[in-house]
Amino acid sequence: MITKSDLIWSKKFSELKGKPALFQGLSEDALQHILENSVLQNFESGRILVQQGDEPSYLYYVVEGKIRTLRSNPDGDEATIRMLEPGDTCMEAVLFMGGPSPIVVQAAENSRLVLIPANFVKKFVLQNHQFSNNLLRIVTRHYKNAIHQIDSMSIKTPVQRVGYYFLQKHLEHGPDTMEFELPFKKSTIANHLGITPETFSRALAQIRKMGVDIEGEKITLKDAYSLCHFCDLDTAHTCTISDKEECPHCPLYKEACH
Amino acid sequence: MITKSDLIWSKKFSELKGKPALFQGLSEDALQHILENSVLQNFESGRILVQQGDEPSYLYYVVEGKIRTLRSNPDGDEATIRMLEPGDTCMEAVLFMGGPSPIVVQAAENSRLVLIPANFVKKFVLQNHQFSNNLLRIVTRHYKNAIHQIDSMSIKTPVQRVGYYFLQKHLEHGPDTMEFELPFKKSTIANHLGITPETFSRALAQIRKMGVDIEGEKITLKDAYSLCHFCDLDTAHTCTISDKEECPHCPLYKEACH
DNA sequence: CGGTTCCTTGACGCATATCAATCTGTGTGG
DNA sequence: CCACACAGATTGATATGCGTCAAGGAACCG
Repeated sequence: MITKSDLIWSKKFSELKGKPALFQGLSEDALQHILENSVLQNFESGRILVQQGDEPSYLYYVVEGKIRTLRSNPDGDEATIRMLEPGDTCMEAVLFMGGPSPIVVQAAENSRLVLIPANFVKKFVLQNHQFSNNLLRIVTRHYKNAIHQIDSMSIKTPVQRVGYYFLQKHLEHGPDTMEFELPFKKSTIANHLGITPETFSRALAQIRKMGVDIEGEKITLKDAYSLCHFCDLDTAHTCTISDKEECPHCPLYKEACH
Repeated sequence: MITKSDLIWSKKFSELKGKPALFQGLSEDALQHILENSVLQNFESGRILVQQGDEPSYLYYVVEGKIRTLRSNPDGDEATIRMLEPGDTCMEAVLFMGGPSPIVVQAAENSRLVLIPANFVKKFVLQNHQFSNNLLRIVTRHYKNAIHQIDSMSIKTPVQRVGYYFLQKHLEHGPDTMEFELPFKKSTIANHLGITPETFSRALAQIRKMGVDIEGEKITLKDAYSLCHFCDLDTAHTCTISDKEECPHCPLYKEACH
């Protein structure tokens, strides 16, 4: 039997990042109802939860740990699609796509997840508007991230990809904090960005020269504008950095020049 | 004033492809209500409908013509995200992402679209379950396509990308038809696949050697299995080709070997 | 016919993958 | 506590595949 308190930490964690969340704004009753129909389960690092081609049977909510979604081909090459932290969910989109799962779901660390049965989810969206809205917001968010990923891979150089990834993490952690940590090991991030670990490492060397301190997992910015080279128009619109007008690279103010 | 008959052709066209559609399963009244609140408008080829960073104000439904969604950077490089045909829609996802549009919307040909105001859409999803379900299905479909695109760009060689693209088009047109046409000019498709027109052209030369006839926009397969090299596990599950078990390359049956 | 646009083909250079060696940190067992 | 093993990160040397640039061809339209 799962209780609300099992989720407290993961909810807090994800709220910090300002991402749309599955349980956001639900009534006590609704949340209770969902949890009564779900199970809590642990998975050791490396374990495959869903295989490419499987019929999806659960929506997964991450309570603790790290999860990775990816695609792989017969040669063993992998393309990382998403990397999940506590409070994140996966397979919601797949449930509504119809057909088998286009992705593999794998634990990147020892993790604890809530498994909500697919049938329950499909029924519940019809009953609860808040829940169905949450799902719509989550899926559109995934789609937005996918668009950025496509953009990165087809336009940007390795240095730009890493820079943009850092910028996103920086903004997630509050744009006025000068420090953050990489939530995944570097080789995983490299794969997510569509480059090899070696190239990732060389890109880090470049970025160090631009006023970003990198020591292990810890990233420290020399000043608030260190990553502004890597900003784009739509990200700039959501940027809440103080003294934004002072930013020497903000595409919002450059734009006028063209 | 828009009438149902304005849409007939585009609805028929998109139903053929088996894609989830905006107006699917709606009651006469609901459809009427939507159309009363919308406008029909023509756009000449090349015209920009939405700029990156714009606040989204409409959901666009393609009645006639071709539309392209893309991202561009200050250097003028472009990454094509989607290519729309009659019956398709865009900006639905963006409406629910919140914030400015991450993409540009551009007419790839002279086109006629229905513009449904963003505010109306946001109100209407709360009232009409069928409509909100349609949107969820459409957005998840976009997400699925984005996943495949990411996969293509990070794993596959140019030849594989083109082959997989052809396979999808082949399946859309009914897997037992040996012929189909490219719906967009080659340079646009090339950009969508993240390669240059030159590389695309060279990839075509390779594919010709594998039993696929390419003459201008017209693609003719030598036999039903010509494109099976390029299939993947989840696509195989949805494949309805006759004599599927005979296929020499189907990943569904190879899988057992590992 | 010329002009335009798109596609194709060829030659070349560079950037990134690949392969290999070294280094770092972390955990394990004697 | 140290020696060892192992995974991950870094750095260097090499090669290859794609982008770039340039020229030629094909289809279309006035």
